[in-house]
Amino acid sequence: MTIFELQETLRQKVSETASVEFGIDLGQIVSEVPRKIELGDAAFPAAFELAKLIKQQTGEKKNPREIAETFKAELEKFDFVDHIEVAGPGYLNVFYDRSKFLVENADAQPLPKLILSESADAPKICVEHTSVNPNKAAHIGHVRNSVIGDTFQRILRATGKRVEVQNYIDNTGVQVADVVVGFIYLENMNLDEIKAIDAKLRSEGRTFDYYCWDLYAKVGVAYQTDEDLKAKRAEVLHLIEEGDNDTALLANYVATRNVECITNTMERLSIRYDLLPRESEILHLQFWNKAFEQMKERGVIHLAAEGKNAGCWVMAFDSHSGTDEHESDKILVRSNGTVTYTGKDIAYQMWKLGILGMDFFYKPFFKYGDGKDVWITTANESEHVTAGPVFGHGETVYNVIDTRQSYPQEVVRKGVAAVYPEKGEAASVHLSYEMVALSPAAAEELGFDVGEEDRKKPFIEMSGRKGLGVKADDLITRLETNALAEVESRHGELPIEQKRQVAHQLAVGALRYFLLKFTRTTIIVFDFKEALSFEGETGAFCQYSAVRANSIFRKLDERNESINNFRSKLSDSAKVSEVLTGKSGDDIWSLITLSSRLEETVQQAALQNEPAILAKFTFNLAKAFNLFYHHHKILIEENAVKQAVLVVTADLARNALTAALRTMGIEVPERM
RNA sequence: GCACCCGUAGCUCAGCUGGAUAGAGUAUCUGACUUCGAAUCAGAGGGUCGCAAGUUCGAAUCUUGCCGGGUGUACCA
Repeated sequence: MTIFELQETLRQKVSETASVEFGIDLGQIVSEVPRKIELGDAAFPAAFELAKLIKQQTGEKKNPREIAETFKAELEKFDFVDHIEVAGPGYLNVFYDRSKFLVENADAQPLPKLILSESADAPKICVEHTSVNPNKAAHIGHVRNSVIGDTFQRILRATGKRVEVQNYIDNTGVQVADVVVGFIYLENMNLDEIKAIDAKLRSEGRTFDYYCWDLYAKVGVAYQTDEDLKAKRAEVLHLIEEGDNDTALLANYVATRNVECITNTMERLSIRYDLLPRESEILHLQFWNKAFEQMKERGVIHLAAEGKNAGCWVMAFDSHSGTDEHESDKILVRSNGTVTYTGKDIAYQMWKLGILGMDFFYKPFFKYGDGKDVWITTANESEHVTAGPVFGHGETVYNVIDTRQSYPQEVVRKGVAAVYPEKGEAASVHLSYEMVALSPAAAEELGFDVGEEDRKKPFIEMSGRKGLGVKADDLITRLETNALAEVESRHGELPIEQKRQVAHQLAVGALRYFLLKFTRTTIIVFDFKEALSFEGETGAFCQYSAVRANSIFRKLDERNESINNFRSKLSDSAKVSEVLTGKSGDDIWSLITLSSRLEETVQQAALQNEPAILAKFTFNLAKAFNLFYHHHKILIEENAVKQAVLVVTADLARNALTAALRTMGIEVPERM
């Protein structure tokens, strides 16, 4: 049995004992993992609760410690329980039979179990993340989105869910229009000239998205003084939305190239997608009309006859947030007949859930190195690849979007649920997270003029419009450079290819862990020193533990000593018990139990939509391994049984560690 | 105005549906490489858990009020 199953068995017994011996239904049984190993492996505060209920029901005052004794007698009947201590005012501290547990779990392999658990017939979950406006390079805030989304997607897969990853491309929005305005009116370029610039950048090893980053900022500055230019924005936007004209073609080139650049950036971090749905198709295939029909049929939308919304199609919307509750109608179609962003978003969300009643056409966009296709939407039926996968139709849809979009996301969730109550609000989940901001010092470090007012603030919001932000590729490259220097100093003899590979893995580990260790509600105030660190609570720390564990097994391998051979030495349970006793035994035992908690940790992270839970667990596991590593010298251990216990424990730990890291998208290097 | 988020060690943060002496990392100071790798480990100091009430055997955690900081709240996109 896994440690989670043991706990469940005990919970049931506690519940049963409460009703049989005391005639009381305790409901949900609370159990905890004590912080200190002296307090056992599982603890139940049930006696307190029971004493309270007995007093309420009969007036009789019972001592919790006495009640606990009754539980103790019942729970000790399980053979996996070594003994139970009634502690403090009435805690029930359960100690498992250590040798029995180790022998039974000696070959536990969380790695294949977690990675291959996705089943083909499970209901599909759609996870949308990244969704960077394709008009500039991605910055660190976008990376937080992608890392949270990608890790969450991996967590879901590890719990057996079937997942589709979507990266929404807003290729017809104002942000793209702004850059197009820049190209046409500031740079005076046509499509051919843009292509020429793009080719030139490529030949110089520079990227198109960086060029757009600067141009976008330039346009932002120009708008402040040039009203004519600002007027061009609406004009350009209109042309892009309409499609089938030179401006739209130009915009399409710009957006597509940025999508390619951003996808390359994310690929550096092991972040991939199944599908890129584009706004242009939502427009051209007229998703809104279909949603509009359904909303009218189902009576959730009506034409406002009077008041300030007169002439608009509105949806009744109950909200405690937003403007006055009296004005809770949400406008979906403006009085001029055009649809609002919210309207389009509701239609799109309906598509994701498979309830819109129409679909995109799809074609392959490009292939990753290993041959995996990324698909993109198209409005052109003749381009459609019929043999392709079925997209959308999510049982549940997770939208990874920052917390500033909470209100519009709430509107979409409630709107869709109003049209389709059989799906309900629970099918749409806004996986929100706080922004990554810059400390005033970090902004200055980037060469930015920080004004008087901003300097007093605790942090400054990043802004693509102002060109203020830490670009993802810059940061990754810096991490790789720093890591390479470290690898060079330790393993200068390795071939350069391998050193680069390790440096890359360390950079990915550092960045992903850095963004995952904070809970979603925490604003990350970006700090270069902290983000670039390989020491302390970092990805490198976790990777280092696994690397050291692996090197033990490499040495064992060189000696032709197999793990199975060590496992077979665990048959003498008395001797195994002895090894697992006392202070030295505690170290080993706590590593065993912690390693065995990976699966329940992944479950918990999925249940609470919080990848940080997995990150914290991984760090604690790495720390526990380091402690174990320093206290026990495995290769030179003379006691054969003890050596076997140590080897098996180290194996459990490195498997759990590797699986945990993999679930966060972090690889374990060969050497570091 | 209303809604949501945050306030825990000098700094950056964990702390699950209430549970035992509130924990990490970092910084500071002191130790540990002839060892399976020191990107590591051990130790020390560091706390009115924003404030105040309430709920109860028990509150960092739940409720209410206040204080401080942040974000959002358009027929924009």
